[in-house]
Order: sequence, then structure tokens, then C-alpha cells
Amino acid sequence: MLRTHNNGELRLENVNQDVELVGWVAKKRNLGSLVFIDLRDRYGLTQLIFDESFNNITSEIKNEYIIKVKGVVNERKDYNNDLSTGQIEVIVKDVEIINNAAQTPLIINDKTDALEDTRMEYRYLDLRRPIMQKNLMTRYKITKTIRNYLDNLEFIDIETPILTSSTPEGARDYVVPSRIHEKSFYALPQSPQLFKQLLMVAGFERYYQIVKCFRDEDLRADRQPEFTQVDIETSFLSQEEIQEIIEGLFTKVMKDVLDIDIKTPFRKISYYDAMNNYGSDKPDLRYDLLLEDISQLVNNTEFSVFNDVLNNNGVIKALIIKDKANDYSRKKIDQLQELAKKNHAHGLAWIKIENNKLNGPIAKFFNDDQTDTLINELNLNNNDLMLIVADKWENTCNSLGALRIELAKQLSLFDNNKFEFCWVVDWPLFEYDEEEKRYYAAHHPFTRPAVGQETSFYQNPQEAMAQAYDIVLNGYEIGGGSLRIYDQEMQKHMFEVLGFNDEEIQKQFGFFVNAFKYGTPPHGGIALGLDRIAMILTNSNSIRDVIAFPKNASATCPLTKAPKPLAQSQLDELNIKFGKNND
RNA sequence: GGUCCAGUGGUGUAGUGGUUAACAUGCCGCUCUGUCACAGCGGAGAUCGCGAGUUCGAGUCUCGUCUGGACCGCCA
Repeated sequence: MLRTHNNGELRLENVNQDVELVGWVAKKRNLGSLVFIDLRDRYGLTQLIFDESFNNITSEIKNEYIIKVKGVVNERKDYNNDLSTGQIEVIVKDVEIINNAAQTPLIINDKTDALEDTRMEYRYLDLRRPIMQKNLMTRYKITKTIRNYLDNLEFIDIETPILTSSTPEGARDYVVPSRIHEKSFYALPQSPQLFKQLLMVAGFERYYQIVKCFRDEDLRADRQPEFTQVDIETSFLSQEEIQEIIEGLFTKVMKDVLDIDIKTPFRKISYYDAMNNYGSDKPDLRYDLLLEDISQLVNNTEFSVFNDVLNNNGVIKALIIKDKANDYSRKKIDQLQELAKKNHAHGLAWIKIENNKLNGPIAKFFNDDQTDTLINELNLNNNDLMLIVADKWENTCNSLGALRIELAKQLSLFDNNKFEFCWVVDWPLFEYDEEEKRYYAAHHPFTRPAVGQETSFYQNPQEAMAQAYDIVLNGYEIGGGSLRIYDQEMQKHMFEVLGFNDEEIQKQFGFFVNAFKYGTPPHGGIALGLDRIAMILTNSNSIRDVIAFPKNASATCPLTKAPKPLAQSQLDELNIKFGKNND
């Protein structure tokens, strides 16, 4: 052993003990005949002190060198309250350089200001920063807690294949060419959905897996092409029973990881209420700032945009920002308008309340009565600002929802140490694609229709609701689940609504549909996004900060440079040839 | 596929058409016995992502291109 203690554990009670420490040189402070070195390992920092007899060797020691020291623990003259070991130091009696280090391209410190690009290229150095170590340890704590919790509830961890079969619908698949079977490909799973349902058919009753999933779609700050899902499936449980299990899981995670007590049961909000009130299907409940439907208050103004929208089944909604109109200049409002347009609003109207009157470009369309109605019904006061979108329901909600989030940031409406969970329930079963003139499954094609709609969902698909539920934390969708169809006929109808004929069903999902013949239990489950959960619990801005080796925004790995071209011999073995124009 | 932002010593930034490209940090050297973002003094280090254009003159303006980031589409 190179050490008797780690760099985070020595305390006052160790004073006068002989110790041996090893670690990386985090910082050297040279005061001439007295040199301090902060020695770092994953447990923390310990201050070493060298007298002038070590001058030859301390001048040789640079940042990130690995050194081993023998010494005596000493009480410091001045405590450093920022360090767990801040009351002691080690007076060095002997030192050995274990390894040297080149100048690092980034500063190994929580406060590094290296850009993401540099951090990714030298990820192993980035991960040496205490904050990143803490993030990954938090992630580990989360998975460990989840495993313990589920193990105690008699869930069993079963692995499902990574090399599997491509399925239509859903995200683009990552595919892997088969060497043995020419012109055939495996697909990497977008989720173990079908396998976990088959495990229910098999009779395991309670399954979980913390598993990598793959989707070949464009990335975002909270989206990676490979990501980790806590995949859970149960038999014979109701939606409420499944939700209780998950609420228990998060209660335990929040307690064990952050020592925070959360309240259960979580609020349940229907999809339509979430959209109407928060302008999002994943509402951030840490603050109010609700969308107000003002369609009925402005339905007889002279403003043609409002009238056109109302005549075309659109809605007019507003965000009311109390007592902040003076803080919102024309320029700032224009920026908000850009954001609204990005989210598919045609425009953003605004009204400021000044001297108990409406002010702004559209104020002139309101007569005195309409003005009074608006002010009274909405309890408007001077210096209030109204941001108004008039559009199709979905566009109105979504664009104001985006503004709500932006305004909350600008006005500091939320506390980063607050955690507000909720369930979003009562989802539509289908979405209709106007261009392709067909229905798509809103959740996935194995979702059970709501109670009472089992027989009619394929006659009136547009009205069918799903027994699906998303779990939302602080405005992020951290999981989604549903009760599944377990009736063979119903599953067949589902595929029919989605436009599959018998032959296609057999070809794409035959193995799955056939399994339903042999006694399939009622079942349902959920998949939780581990990366997002870890991102939120570590207060990170991106899931890349809780993934050891993530891909960058263009889906490449800056460290290994993947994906890369293959050697010709490999291509030959796989029988892959490129066309003349794209070789 | 689209929109927007960025690219300047090792790292992160400033530089808004005009001298020798500035600052912080890191690095190197010297001084210093209580620092902990140590301090002080000195030093090295950048053909300003790449290519073309406008101009007497381009880090700065234009076009193209590459790279990175945020978002929209997409993500059942």
C-alpha cells in the first residue's frame, strides 16, 4: 500500500500520527523556505508542508505530478473551513515522485473555464476535476439506491439483447451489419420495450434493468444518442400501484442522495391541463406564472388577428407578468417574440398597463368597455405586462410555454434546490400526421387505451385516451410509462389503426403478437431517464456533465474520434461497398 | 434539413477598419517561514480556424468553408 490514509480523512484527532499519503499535486504555494502542496485524490485535499531541506525536490514537483509522502499530522495555525481536512496539515518527512505530468491543457479545478470542446478531448483530465468526480459519484449513488429499492421489492434484473432487430415507427435505429448474414443488419435497441413485455409473458412479474438505449436522432443538451434508462415492468398492477412504486423510488433517491424529504403522492395533471396552464407537457411546478385563456375577453375587439384566430378554432392566451412592465423594453420584448416565433407562434402581442389604461401597439383595438373588462377580469394593475399569443391551440400553448420558462429564468422565479415532481396523465392515444394522413402512436403502439375505450378506440382513434403516464421533475420529462395491451385482438386493432396489414404485422411484430396467445398477464411499466435524473440532482446544465464519456452535439466522440471510416479489409469482410458519389 | 451564437498565446477572454494584438490564468526564472485564488519582480509563449474578396490598410467588413455550442424540425 502506498498510503495509510486518503486525502479526505485526516482530522484533529489524527494529530501527531505518522501517515503516508499519495495523490496528485493540485496546487503548490512556494513561500521560499516553506512550501505548501495541496495533495488531491478522489476523497479530497490534504495540505502538505515542506521545510527548506526539501527545496531541491519541491522545485522539481509540478502540478499534477503524483507524489507519495511520509509525514506527521499537525494542527494548522489557521484553519481552512472550506476543506474537510482544513484543521490539519501533514509535515513532510520524506517525499517520492511517483510520476511526472506534462502541462495540462485545462486547469484541474471546479472553476475551470475550458470550453466543452477542450474538456471532451481531454475528458480524463476533465473527470479529474472534483466537481466531475462528485457528479459521477452522485450518479452512482442514484443507481445504487434504485437497485437496492427495486431489489427489496422483489424486482429482478434481467439483461436483454443489444444486438436486436430493427422495428418501424419511433426513432431512427443505429444499425450493425452482420458479417455472417450478407445484406442483413442488427439494430441497437431504442429501448428493451418488447423484451420486457415478453418477460412478463414469461411470468417474471417484476423486472428491471439499468440499460443503455440508442436512438439515431439529433442531439440536445438533454439528449444523447446512447443514454441510460431505468427500465421497469410489472404484471398484475394498476396504474396507481405502479406510480406508488415509482414515487417510493424517488422518495428513497432524494433522501439517500440529497437528504431531501419529498411529499407523496405526486400531483397528477392531465396532458390537456398541463398544456393549457403551463404551455408544456412537462410543466415546471416550481413556480406559477400560468397561461390565462383570454379568448372570451377579447372576442369582439377590432383586432383582425384575434378575430381570424377565433374564427378558425384557435385560442388566445396570455402570460401576465405582475409589476414588471417597466423592466421590459421594446428590445427585450422583441427577443421574447423571437422565442415565441421559434416555437411556432405567428407573433407576440403585448400590452402594458399604464395609468389604468392599456398601452402598446394593439391597445387601440380595445374600446373603453373592453379595456375595463380586461383589467377587471384579470385583476390587472399598473406596471403589469401581458404577453399574448393568438394561434392554433397547440402553437399558442407551446410558444407561451417557452416564454414562461424564459421569463422564469429572467425573473429568477425558481429555486435550484427545490424539486417538484408530478405525473402527467390522460394522454391521447394517437397523434394524427396531416402530411402522411395517418395516425401515429403518441406513446408507443403497445399502450393500453383508457378504461371504457377498449373496444371503440379503433373506430374513433382521434378521441381515444391512453393509460399512459409521464413523470416530470422541474420541467424535465424524467420518465414515461403505460399499461400495455395484453389482449391479442386489441394489439391487432392497434396495429391496424396505425396502418399495418396482417402481413406487415406478422413480419415486423410476429414474434411479439404470437406470444400473446399463450396467457399474457395484464402488465405495465415505466422507463426512467437516468442521465436526466442525474443531471437535475447534480444541478448540471447538460447530461454530458453526468456521463463519463459523452458524444458531442454532432454525435461524435471528441476523445476517440468515433465514428471513423473502416479499413477496406473490414468492409470487404462485411461485403459493404460505397457508391461512386459517397465513398 | 433549418435558425442563431462562437472560433484570437497552453487555457479562457478583450479588441466595434489604422503603431509592436491587450488582460487573466497556466508555464519558466528570481525573492520570500504560515500560505490556502499566497504575494512581489522578471520572462517565454498567438502567422487572430481555413480560403477568397472589399480596402492604401482586415483579428475587425463581405462571401464561402470547417469546427464547436444552443434551439427548431426530429426524438413512437
